[in-house]
Amino acid sequence: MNEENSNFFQKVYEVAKLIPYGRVTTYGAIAKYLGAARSARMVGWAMNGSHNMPGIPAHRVVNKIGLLTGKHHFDGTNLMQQLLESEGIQVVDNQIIDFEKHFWDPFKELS
DNA sequence: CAATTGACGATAC
DNA sequence: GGTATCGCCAATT
Repeated sequence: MNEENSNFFQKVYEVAKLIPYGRVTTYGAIAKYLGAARSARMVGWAMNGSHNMPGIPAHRVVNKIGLLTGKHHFDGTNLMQQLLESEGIQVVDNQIIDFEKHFWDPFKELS
């Protein structure tokens, strides 16, 4: 049962869906988990298509420093921040407080 | 069809 | 230690 789909994007969607409530992860972490550590940009690009994919909590995916770089792609201006705060994550100035504390590592959790 | 951009990250300087 | 540049690969222009 090897679901090694060549669909890099599809895998990104699957991992994104696995992000638990109140947790966040990074593009690089997902990319690395998929075997494309240096293709963090592709994860972000894949997320771009997540708008057509229901159930993709893209607001739980931020860059490595815990900055809400993708908030501009959401419907509103601060929708992403509100969603995160709604899950118990403190966000100030587009940056997640205690980011590493809320960081969800696919290696550690999915391993 | 070639060049540019893009929700990033790491390395070089 | 901060700035600059390259690498990734796909999509848009």
